[in-house]
Amino acid sequence: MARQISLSDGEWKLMNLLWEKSPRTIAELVKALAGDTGWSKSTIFIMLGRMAEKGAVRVESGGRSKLYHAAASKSCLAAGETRSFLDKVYGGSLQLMVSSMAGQKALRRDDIEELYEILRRAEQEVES
Amino acid sequence: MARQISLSDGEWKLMNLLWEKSPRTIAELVKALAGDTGWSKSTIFIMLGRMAEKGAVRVESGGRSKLYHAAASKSCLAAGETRSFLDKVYGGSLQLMVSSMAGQKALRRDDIEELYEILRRAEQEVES
DNA sequence: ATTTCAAGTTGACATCTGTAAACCTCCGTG
DNA sequence: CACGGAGGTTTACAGATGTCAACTTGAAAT
Repeated sequence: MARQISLSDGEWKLMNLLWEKSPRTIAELVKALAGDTGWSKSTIFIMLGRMAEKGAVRVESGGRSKLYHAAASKSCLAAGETRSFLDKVYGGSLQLMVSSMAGQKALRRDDIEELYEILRRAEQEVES
Repeated sequence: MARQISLSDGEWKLMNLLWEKSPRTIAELVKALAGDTGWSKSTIFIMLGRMAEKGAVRVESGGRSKLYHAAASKSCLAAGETRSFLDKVYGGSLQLMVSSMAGQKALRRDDIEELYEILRRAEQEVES
């Protein structure tokens, strides 16, 4: 059943836009990416087609222009991507990731505060 | 200059082995991956060649068998990979990543404790 | 009805990755 | 010396991804 959907880097860009707002037309996506990737409509069309095959997007062929909807949940795809990233780079350990970032000074004081807060809340929920 | 080296998933597997212990011969790597990917020596040979081009490994052509050394630092590659992963999936925010994982119940009580500890220490160092 | 333009689609490529079969080349051993 | 095996290398390919130019089509505008 629901085979694990996995997206390429470029596909994540498109999906992020669709999660932000669905449905969208290709023209809208072209415009949204103009300053970033600058992909042409054909490029985006092809990518969306592949994503539809994977089940990540749904196409609505209503009126003049087709509408593309995000069909997979972000949390689900993010979870999978996160797992494989952690496995690949940090032996599966979030702890190692965070401590590496800390050692690298990639964390500001307020980032740390926010993380505390997040953990504090998480802790309460876990203990139900 | 030092153009950002980026590794594929498979290349990370090899690099992780080399970081664990360098140098190694192809035969050793074949054995080490036997139970995982099961890659043949040709596969590994080709991959190492590509990695050498990227500057991730260094080859020592001494005696009978070549020796492969990790030539790039793990922390450096991990940092790059981490940045692009966070950008791609969590809009660049570690906070969002952690809170998503928490919401997903991907964090155990003791994971949270460990993270606290890591953050506590990081905080002290940052404020120097 | 004619032009025109946006939207859609096709056909093609180049590159990167994973993957191996097969071939070559020493070196030690009988 | 002939052979077998370990190690090294070449050649090839398939699938995924990024990337269009160019062609088709339908509807709006004149």
